[in-house]
This record gives sequence, structure tokens and C-alpha cells, in this order.
Amino acid sequence: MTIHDVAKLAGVSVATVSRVVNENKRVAEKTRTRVEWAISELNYAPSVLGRNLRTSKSNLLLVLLPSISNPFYTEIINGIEDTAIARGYNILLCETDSNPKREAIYFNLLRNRLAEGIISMDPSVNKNKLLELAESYPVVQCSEYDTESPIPYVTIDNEQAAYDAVTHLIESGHRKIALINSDERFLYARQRQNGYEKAMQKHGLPIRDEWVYNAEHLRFGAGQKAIRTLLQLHDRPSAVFAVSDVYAIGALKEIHRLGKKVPEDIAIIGFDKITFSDMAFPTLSTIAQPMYEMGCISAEMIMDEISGVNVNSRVLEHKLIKRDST
Amino acid sequence: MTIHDVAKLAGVSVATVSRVVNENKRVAEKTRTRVEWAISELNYAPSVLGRNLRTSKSNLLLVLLPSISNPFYTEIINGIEDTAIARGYNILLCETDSNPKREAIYFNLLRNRLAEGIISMDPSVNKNKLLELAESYPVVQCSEYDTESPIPYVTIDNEQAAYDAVTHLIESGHRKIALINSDERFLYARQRQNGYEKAMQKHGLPIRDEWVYNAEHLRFGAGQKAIRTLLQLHDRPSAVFAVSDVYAIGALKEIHRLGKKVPEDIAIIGFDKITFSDMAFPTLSTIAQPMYEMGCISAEMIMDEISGVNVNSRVLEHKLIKRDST
DNA sequence: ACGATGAATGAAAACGTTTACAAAAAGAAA
DNA sequence: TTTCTTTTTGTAAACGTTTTCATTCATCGT
Repeated sequence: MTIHDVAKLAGVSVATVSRVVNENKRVAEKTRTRVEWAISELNYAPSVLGRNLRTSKSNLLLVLLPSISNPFYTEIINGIEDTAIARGYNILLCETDSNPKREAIYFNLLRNRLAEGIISMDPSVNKNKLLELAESYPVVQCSEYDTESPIPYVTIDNEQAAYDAVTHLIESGHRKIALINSDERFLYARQRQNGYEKAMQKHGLPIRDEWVYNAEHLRFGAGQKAIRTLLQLHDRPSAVFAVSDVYAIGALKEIHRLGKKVPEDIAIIGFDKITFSDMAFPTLSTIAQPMYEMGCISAEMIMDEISGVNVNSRVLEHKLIKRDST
Repeated sequence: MTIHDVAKLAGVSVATVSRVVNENKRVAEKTRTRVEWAISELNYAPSVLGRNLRTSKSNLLLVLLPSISNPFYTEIINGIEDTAIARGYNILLCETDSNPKREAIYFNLLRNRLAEGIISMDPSVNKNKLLELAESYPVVQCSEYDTESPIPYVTIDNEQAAYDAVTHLIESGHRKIALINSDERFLYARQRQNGYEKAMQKHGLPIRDEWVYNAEHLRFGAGQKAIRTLLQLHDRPSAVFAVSDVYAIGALKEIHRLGKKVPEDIAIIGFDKITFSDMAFPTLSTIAQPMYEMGCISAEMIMDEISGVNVNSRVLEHKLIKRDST
């Protein structure tokens, strides 16, 4: 089952077999067919290990993400995968759970040359470690990025997108608008909060601390808890901007459970346009991110980087989707 | 950055460095510290490639799944990943899109010894190819399996589960019950249809061909389309059993859009208990599969197989979850 | 002081490829 | 035929590890 067995059976040298396998021109038709016969006879497939060791090419890409459960990431992954496969690469999906120990394992996979590059979507990744890694290996950031590092990224204009979302609420007549945000160590969280604040200020509306809620994890339950807190306030908001559809959908459900109506009693707008946002009741207004495209572009970028081509960061377009929840 | 560099810097042989790295007892304290110093000095990490070539161990598991977008799979993956990591393995997530060409690529990854085993969740996988692969390499099937092959699997009793779901509808007073099924080349689809038919027969209820709808893909839209078709029937069903929460949620949405009420006008029960099912309106009754556990067990099984331990197939418990849609 | 014992270390082979270089074979031109 | 090209093939080194076996070096009992 090694190249030697094939060579012996075909009565040629290993070099010739290797040439046949790698479709080198320099091999006579007659020998080629005999080798090909031997290969299929023995059901031989070259060892990636041996090959990689020699060529240091694994055709593997690392994709780092905090959690596979968030539909936002799955769409991006689809884009990455399609693009990578088209260029002969496969992806190694790595869920970090925002756990630095796991991150370290995956980083080593790159340093060990098991993979040729990393696409990082993990916001909580150790900035310095990533930067250090990027000095020696191809790294691309997707969605989440480090403002002052030179690592290329692909993202949207989070601040503007949040501004647009909140402006939409204001234009629908709302003046008391709450924010359900995620952890502020995420860059997107800070950027979207900025957008929220700018929109409010621009229209002369007050920002009240109690209207800004920070959720602890990215699950529906966090959205439910958030809205319960907000609805208990003495001075209740009439609309909510949630930085993730997941929060928004949780909120939607909870409001309904409490016997209130969306958008009459309280309006909600989310962020991401995950597929489920259209299945919620009522359908969720949201900011669409071009997730599939983000995946495609980051895959292109990392593969370009690997092959030595220079790449530039990209900021893609978002889009306001007006549906029934506002 | 190779073991040789470390050896030179530490003034020892490569063998000694290897021993230190692999935590072999047989190395004097003094040398050990010097080697460790050299390692951190050079920021050395052993090459997986070189190591694997020598030991033919990659500590990588292949996970084959048709689509990453289905939340059903993501939960299983969580289980696999946690278990694998705990035993020092990493997983290579492979989305096949039910494309035989992609499957072939991933199978080769195994034959190439890049991965040590496969957990296949892909129902449409080429049975013969998989069987052939299983003769030489560790393979485990999760959720979907081949009835007559000897490849071990972990699953639930789909027929019984479907039987339970339909019986629940019958006991709620329904007599005209439709089935939204997926493609019949999936084993689970056939098994659940059997369960549906058995339950109907058991209670002396008629099974009408037009009440059995086969969806073409596993997205919300397919559920919406299905229910539209069913509602247009002359003799309309009063309840629907969908073999996937995804269909059920699509149906729920569409019924609501058409101005009808669940469960008054039509009751719905799904399958899987994906996290969304609790966010739908109304909340979806469903059959809970122990997805996380299925993932854990299949990971244990494949790692056992790899280390030569004999494994047995497992059939896990399901559970009927009664919520507002029935 | 002297083997005998056991612990620590090193030299070198092996894993399965690719590829530079050398060698051989085949054709072409004389 | 002979010589020169060109094409095809083979040999062997290299990639970065692990591990067997041999060797060196302490330690200890006598």
C-alpha cells in the first residue's frame, strides 16, 4: 500500500510511480498505463503525510470560530468551504469555545504545518498570540478583527449598520430605544453600540444607561432575560435594537409570552439575518450581513496570502431588512 | 525550528529532545531543564507531519455530514468535539453536500492516514464505498446507518419515536393525520414513515397517499411548501407529523401566514428538538433526540475502534415533548 | 580499587513521499 | 555505423520525527 509496493508490482522505480501520480509529462505512455494498472490493482492512495513532509503543503485551512451553534457562523462557513474546495483546499473547523487552551492547540496545528493558514472568526482570541502567529503564517480575520493589527480582515461597517437600524426605529416614531448588546470585549459589540449612540444623539434622543443591556452569552435565553429586565423598567423603552438575531428572537418570544404585542407594544430589530429570522413571529426586521460572501472572500484572501499574493482588507455592504417586527 | 535546532542549542542529541517533548522519564533533570529552555528559546513546536509519518498517528477524526446548516447536526458535533478533545483528538469537519465527489475526497483523507477514523452522519453516502472503507479503517455511523452492514452505529429507534409522535396526535383527538417526510433514500425517513403507518393502522385510521408529502430539501421553505399543498387538499388533515423540526417550523409559519391557528385549525408535531423549536410560535411539540449524547457516544466509539477496542452499536432513548403546537 | 549494575544519552534507521541528478534508452542526423 | 539529442527512467537524498540498540557514565557492593 506504499509507493514502493506499486513500483515493485509495476516493475518500475518509485520515482516513476510518483511521476505518474503527480501527472508529470515525462513518462512514456506504456509505462504510465502499467503503473496506473498497478495503482488500481493495489488500490493505492498516496500518503498525505509523506507528501506533506516533503513539500510542506497540506492543502488544509484552519477555521477558528467561537461556536458552531450560531447560524451566523454556519453561513460564513458555507462560503469558506465552497471557495476552498474549488481551489483544492479542505477546511479544518475549530470551535474554540473562547477557550484559550483550545486556541493554543489550533494555533499549534498551524505552526506544525498541518494547516497552511488560519481564518479567525473568534473575537476573544488572544490578540497578541494571533499577531505573533501572523508574523510567520498566513492569517485572515473574518467579521471580528483587531483595529490596530496589520492582519487583513473582511467585515461590514458595524457602526453604520447599527446607526441604520436605530435610525429606522426612530423614523418609525420611536424615541425610547433600548440596546441589547453582547459582551463588550467583542469589537462588533463596541462598534454597534457606537452606532446606536450616534443615531440617538443625531436625533436629539436621550441615552439612558438602564436601556443598555449586556447579555452574557449568545443564546436565545439571553435575549429573553434581557427583555424581561427592560420591560420591568419604570421608564420602559418602546423599541429595542438587538445586536444579534439570536437575542432579538429570544426577546420576541418572551414579549409574546408576556402577552404583549410586537411591534405595537414594543418594536424589535435584530442583526445578521439568520434564516430563522424569517420564521419568527412576527418576522424579524434586521440588518443583513453578506455572510456567505464574507466566507468566500476570506477564503480567497487566505489562499492568496498562502500563495504569496498581497491582500487587502475588505468592508462589505450591509442592508436594512424591514419586516413585521418594526 | 526543527528538533535539530533545539538539539544543537541545548547541546544534546535529537533523541534526547524527543524524549523531553514526549515526557519520557528517562532523562536527567539537568538536561531536561536545558532542553526545555532551548525549546522555549526557539519557540519550537514539533511537526505533526514528521511525527505522524513516524507513528502513523494524526489524532484527527473525520466527521462527515451532509450540511452544517441543520441545527440537528451542530448539536451532535458539539458532543463529538468535546469528547474528542478530552482524549486528545481533533476533528476535521467535512460537509459533503451529499456530493459523491466530495465524499471521495474525504474518504481519501482517511486512506491517506491524515485522519484515523470517520464518523459518518451522511445518509446519502455511497453504501458500498463506506463498507469497503470500513473493512480497512475505523468507521462509525451516527444517526443514519446501513441496516445490513456490520459498521457500528449510534441512533434512536426512529420507528418507535414516530409511532409515539403520531399516537400523541391521535390521543389528542386527531384522525386525519398527514406526514411531511424527507427524501426516502434516507433510512430515518423510511423508518419514521413506518412508525407513522403503524400508529395509524393500530388505531384503525386510514392512510391516504395525498397526506404523505415528500420534501425535496431540508430547509424551512420545504416545510412551508408542504403545508400549502396539504391545506389545499379537498379532504384536509387536522394534524401533521413532520420528520424534522425544520419542516415543522416552516409549516407553523406558513399556517400562521395563511391566517389559521395552531393547534386549533391544525396541529403540528416535529422531530429533533432543535433549539429553535422552543422559539417558534406556538412552541413546537416534538420528539427529542439526545443529540449531544449521540455525538459523545459516536466519538467514544470511533476512538475505541481506533485503539482496537471492540464496540457495539447503540440505540438511545428518545422523548416526546408536548408543547403548544398540539 | 574493581567489576557489576542501572541510568542517561547518542547514532542511526525508519516512516512515505518528491525531486535533483545521473544514467540509460531511443531517435535523429551524419 | 557513429555521434549527438532528446526522452525516459532510476538512484539517492531530503523532509522532521520516534525509537531501537549500543554506548557512556555514575553508583554501589565487595
